[in-house]
Amino acid sequence: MAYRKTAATAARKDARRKILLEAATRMFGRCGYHAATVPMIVAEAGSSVGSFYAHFRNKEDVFAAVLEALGQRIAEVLNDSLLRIPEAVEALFLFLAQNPQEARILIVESSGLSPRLESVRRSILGHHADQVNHLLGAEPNSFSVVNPAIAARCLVGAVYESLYTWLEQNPEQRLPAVEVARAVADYNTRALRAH
Amino acid sequence: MAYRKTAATAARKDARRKILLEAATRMFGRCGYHAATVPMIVAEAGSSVGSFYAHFRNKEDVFAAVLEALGQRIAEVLNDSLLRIPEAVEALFLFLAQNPQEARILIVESSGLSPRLESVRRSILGHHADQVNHLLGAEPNSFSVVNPAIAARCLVGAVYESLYTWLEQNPEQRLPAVEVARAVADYNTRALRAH
Amino acid sequence: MAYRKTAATAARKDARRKILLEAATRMFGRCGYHAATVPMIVAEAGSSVGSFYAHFRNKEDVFAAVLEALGQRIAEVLNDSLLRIPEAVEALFLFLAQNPQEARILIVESSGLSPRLESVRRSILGHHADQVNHLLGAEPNSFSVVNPAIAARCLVGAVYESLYTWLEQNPEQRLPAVEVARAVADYNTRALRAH
Amino acid sequence: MAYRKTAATAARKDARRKILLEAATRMFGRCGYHAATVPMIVAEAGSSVGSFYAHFRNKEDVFAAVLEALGQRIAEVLNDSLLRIPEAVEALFLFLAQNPQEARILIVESSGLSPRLESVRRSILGHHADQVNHLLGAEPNSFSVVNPAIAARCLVGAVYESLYTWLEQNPEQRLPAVEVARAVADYNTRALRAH
DNA sequence: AATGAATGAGTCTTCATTCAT
DNA sequence: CATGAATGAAGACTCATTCAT
Repeated sequence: MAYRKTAATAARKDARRKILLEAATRMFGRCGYHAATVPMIVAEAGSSVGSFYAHFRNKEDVFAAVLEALGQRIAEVLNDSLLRIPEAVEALFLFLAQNPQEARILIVESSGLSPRLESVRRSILGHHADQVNHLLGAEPNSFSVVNPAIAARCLVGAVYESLYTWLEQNPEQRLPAVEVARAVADYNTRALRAH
Repeated sequence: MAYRKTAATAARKDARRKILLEAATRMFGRCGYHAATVPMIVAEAGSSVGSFYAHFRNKEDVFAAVLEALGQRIAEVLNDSLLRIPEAVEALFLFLAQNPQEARILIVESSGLSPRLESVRRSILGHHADQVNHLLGAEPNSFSVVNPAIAARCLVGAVYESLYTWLEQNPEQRLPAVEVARAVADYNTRALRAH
Repeated sequence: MAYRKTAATAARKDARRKILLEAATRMFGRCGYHAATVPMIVAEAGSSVGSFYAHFRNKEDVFAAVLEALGQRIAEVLNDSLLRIPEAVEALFLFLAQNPQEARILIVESSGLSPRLESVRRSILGHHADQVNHLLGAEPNSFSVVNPAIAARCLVGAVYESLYTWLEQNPEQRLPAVEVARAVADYNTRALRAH
Repeated sequence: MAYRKTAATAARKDARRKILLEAATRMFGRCGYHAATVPMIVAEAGSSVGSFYAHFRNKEDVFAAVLEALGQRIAEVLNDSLLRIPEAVEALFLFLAQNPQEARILIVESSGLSPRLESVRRSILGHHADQVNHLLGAEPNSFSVVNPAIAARCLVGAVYESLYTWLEQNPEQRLPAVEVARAVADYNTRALRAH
């Protein structure tokens, strides 16, 4: 019984943590890192400040957790693209286009913060670049670039900047996400393709 | 006589404004928008809080001024590149590589701030994209892209992200700036070139 | 159990608010609205700035609360005077004479502030004038005035100005409060009495 | 010639001082003591901060000067009323009604400031009370009051409070000034008249 | 004597974090 | 474990006053 109770408690604790994390994701995406206050986040989560600090060391800590969870999901998206560059680029663009708050966190809000958060962001983007790099190596006959590491960064940068621009445009006037995704994939594929 | 006096004081006022602006650029580049405090900036400028607020409405206001001055300089860099894409990309990369604080402000610190600052940033980046767009149109035989606006954004994003990555690397171990600049220019030129 | 806890904390919160309100009353009465700073008030209350702003939106807000509480007490004093003008005047004078800090807030400090505070002050004085007006109507045979609203204002003004003068005099040389109160009541009763 | 020049300079200096004083009166009447800043006053006067401080020791100093000038004018108004109480009350009310900014300064803005300004205000009101006192003594057969000093204060307070209330009312809906002035004069005359 | 740029002390206010219940 | 009241460090901004020209 003691075991069960502990297990149940632990499960409930995890559930609470997840609720807080999701609320934090929403608030950071909506208001940005600085404007999203801890009271706001716990209000959104229907929880309390005390609870918040039982689950996270501090505000920086939740943001790092939010960022890491997001990095995970993007890594999966890239992994699911079957080792093909154009598909990977399109998939990345579309995933972020469908999760604009998360996109905003990754592209906009995770810059210019503390060194620790910078480094979390850096490692996420670096991981993506590595994955791209890996994709490049998988089809040596199709792709040829002088410096794959730089090319991978260019690709990531191109996707993020064009996505950010797209997100800022009026939803009713902008091109459909799929169309932009294809154009971006096209741009980068041409840059990478063996002539 | 009264005229002379007025002109002299006005000149001193302008000089002070410039000093403050440069100090602000340094501090924003070094610490970021939020961490750079007004007292820090005026200490760096060897000036006083009161003086600061005589020249700028508030902190947001200096940041906008810093951003605009930077946008101006980059526009000139792009204009000086004689209407050729590879040169423009290289020049942009090198300019930012030589002015890392300014680069940091533009790429990292100018995101996720107030709507007003977002809009200043947006207009600067938009202007650059327009210039790139213009370059594309200047050599219709050499370049062909489906959507020039998207391509321009991809280019800008590629430059910024690769530059930012380069800036973060250890200055003693990273590749020379010119080499990276050329690789980035190459990446984007291939993406844009008519097949 | 959860209920009890909540009730207890709520009670403590209310107690704190009361302490802050009383400290604010003392400081405003002693130093005036502008000279009484928030740090001063919380020091007097043995509390903290953060707590202050958890209970009141801002400095203006406490002042309004102080004013309203005072208006309440004066309304009770007037109500308790059994519908007789001379008694009401005397009671008002004596109440303020015994609460000089409150009197100073109402008569001196509540003027010339923000529109919001002006309006709180206005409504308090207006309410008193209404009560006086009501008293006048209660004994139509004893009192006759051309314009009761103006008469009520004259009465209130007469009480406040004579009280303020009295408060400013050296406590050891001035006449006893009861004596002045009677003279003031007499003045106004004669002004109001049917010829 | 040297004399003439000096005289002319002195005259110009006095003129400048007068302009500043009038500008200060307007600004204090419009915005109140705290909200009226020195830069505002000199802008209204078409002068400069430096000039301001050549004519007045500090902000408190101008306010005292404004108050004293106003006290002078009111003393004249009271003196011109030919030693008759009802006329004096009416004249006082009407003078202030026609000079609402000055009235606001005297009644509202001059309270709750520094000890020095309090004392200027006190001496002005005290002087008025003395004049009223004097009027009372001039017609011993018509007036009888237990304590003339208190009566004088009641009178002044009654005039000021009713005037202030009148000033706050909508100019298009309130009673004509002369009517209210007469009612106030009536109130106080009845309070003072020998039965 | 006039000007207005420069100064910096002094306020309000926010919000991450702690801890008693 | 959860709660939310309490804390106070830290920052933006104002404005009376000075002084070089």
